[in-house]
Amino acid sequence: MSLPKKGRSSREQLEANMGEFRKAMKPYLLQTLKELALLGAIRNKIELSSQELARKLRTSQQTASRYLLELDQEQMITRELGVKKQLIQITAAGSDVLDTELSSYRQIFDLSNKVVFKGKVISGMGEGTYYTKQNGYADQFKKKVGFTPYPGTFNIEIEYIERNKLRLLRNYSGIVIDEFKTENRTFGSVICYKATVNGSEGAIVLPKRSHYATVLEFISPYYLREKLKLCDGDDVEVVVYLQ
Amino acid sequence: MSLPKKGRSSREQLEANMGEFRKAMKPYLLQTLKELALLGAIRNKIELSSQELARKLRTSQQTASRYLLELDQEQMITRELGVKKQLIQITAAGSDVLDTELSSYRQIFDLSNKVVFKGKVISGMGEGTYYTKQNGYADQFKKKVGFTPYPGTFNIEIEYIERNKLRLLRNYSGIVIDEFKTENRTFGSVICYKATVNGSEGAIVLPKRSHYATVLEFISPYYLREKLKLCDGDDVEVVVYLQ
DNA sequence: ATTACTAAGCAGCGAGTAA
DNA sequence: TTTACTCGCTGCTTAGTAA
Repeated sequence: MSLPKKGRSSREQLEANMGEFRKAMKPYLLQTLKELALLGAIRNKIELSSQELARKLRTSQQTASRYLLELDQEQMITRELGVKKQLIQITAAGSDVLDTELSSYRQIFDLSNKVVFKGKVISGMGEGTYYTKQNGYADQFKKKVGFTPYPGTFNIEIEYIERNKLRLLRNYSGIVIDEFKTENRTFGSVICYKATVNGSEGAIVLPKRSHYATVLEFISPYYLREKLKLCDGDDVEVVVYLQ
Repeated sequence: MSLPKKGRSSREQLEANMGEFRKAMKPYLLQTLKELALLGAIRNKIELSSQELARKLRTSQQTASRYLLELDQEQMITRELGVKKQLIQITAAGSDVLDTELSSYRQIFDLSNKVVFKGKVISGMGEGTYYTKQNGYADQFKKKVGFTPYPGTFNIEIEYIERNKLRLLRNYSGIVIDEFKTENRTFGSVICYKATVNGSEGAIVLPKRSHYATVLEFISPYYLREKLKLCDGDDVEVVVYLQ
C-alpha cells in the first residue's frame, strides 16, 4: 500500500508532529519566529536590529531584544552580533517548528489530506478478533485496502475533545467494506481510512452508522503491540489519510 | 495581463492581508483560535469545555475560560452555553484571521508565489518618466509584460527591514527587459516582476545588478497617484508575484 | 458537572541606562 | 548608534469559590 508522503518519510513526519511534545513554545516567541521567517531568515542571514524588530512586532526595543535572546537560548535562531545590527538566521529546529505550524494551518483548511489524533492504547473486548477473522471481511480488506489484517483490532482511546475531529472524517467517503452474511449472522458495512499509528501503516475502521465513539479501531498487517512495543496506556499518534 | 488569483479577488486578498492593520490579535488568542480550528470549529459547532481546552493549551481552566470570553468579545467565535460544555464555532472574521496566517506560512516556505511589502509613497527624481518614455523600453514592456507603461514610475519606499525580502526576489528569474541603445546613451537591462499596489496591477522593476535599495519602482498602465488617490507618505501594500 | 468571578501572586513589559 | 541589564509597574495567570 502507498500513502501520501510529500517528500518526508513518515518517521520524519511523525517527529515533526511530535514537536509539541518537546516543549510548547511561548506564543509570542512563535510570532517572532514567524516574522523573522517572513523576512527571509530561513534561507539567509538577515540584518536586523532589535529596534526594527520591535517596530514590526509593535513592541519595545527591550522586549524585542529579549525575544531574540530567548529564541537564541532555545536554539531556534543563531545570531552574529556586530557593533551595528545583528545577523540572524533560523536554525533547523526553528524551521521545524514553522513547518509544523504550516501543517496545522493546512489541516485546518483541509489542504493536508490528513487528520491527526492523539490517544492512548486500550484493550478491546476481543470482538475485533472475531470480526477480522471472518473471510467476508478479510478478503474485501485484502482487495480494497491492500493488506490482510492481523486478527484483532488495535484500539486507541482518543481524548474526548478529539471526538470533534471524527465529524470531519465523515466528510470523506473512505473505503467502504460491504456488509456480508455468514450462516450465523449479518455483519454490517464499515468504512475504512488509510492511517498510521506511530508511523506504522494500516487503516482505521468506523461503523457505517454510529455516534461518535472515543475509540479508534486500527487494523494492521502486523501485531502492533509487539511491533511497536506498546502497552495499555501508552501515548500514540494516529494519522488518518483522507480521500 | 493575468495574475494568480487563487479563487479570491485581489480586493478580497488585499483586505485579508490588511488584517494586521485592524488590530493585532494577541498571540495567545491566535493560538487558541488555531486549536479550535484544528478540532473542526471552522465547519461545525464543536462541543468543548473550558477544562478540555485548558488541557490542550496546557493552561488552567480559568485561563481557557477567559480566552474563550475574549475570543467571543472580539467576535472570533460564537458560543452556545449549555449546562454542561459549550458549543463553539469560529466566525467568518476568525476564519479570515486563520486564512491570513496560512498565507504567511505559505509565503515562508515559498508556496505562495508572492512576496508582500508594506511601504510609503514617495516622489522619484523624475528619471522614471525619462526612462519609460523611451521606445526601447516601452515596446519591450508591451510585448513581455503585457501593457504600455504610463510614463514615469510610481515609487514606494519600503521599510529598511523589508530590504531583506528583496534577496528572496532575486531567487526568481522575473521578466528580463534587455538593454538597448539610443543615439545618446545605453540603457541597462532590468528585471520586472508582475505586482500589484493596493490591488492595482502592474510590475516592479529592479536594475539587473545593484545592491538592495529601499525603493521599489512600480510601473502601471495608469497614473496611479490619481487612480488610487495617493499622495506622498501614504501607506501602500505591494504584492509581488514570483515566477 | 459546568462557567466565570474576585483576589493574590507572579511573569512579562518597558523606562532608564551602561557598555 | 547598537545590545541588553536592572527594576518598578502592569497585566496575565491561577487558586478559591459562587452560581
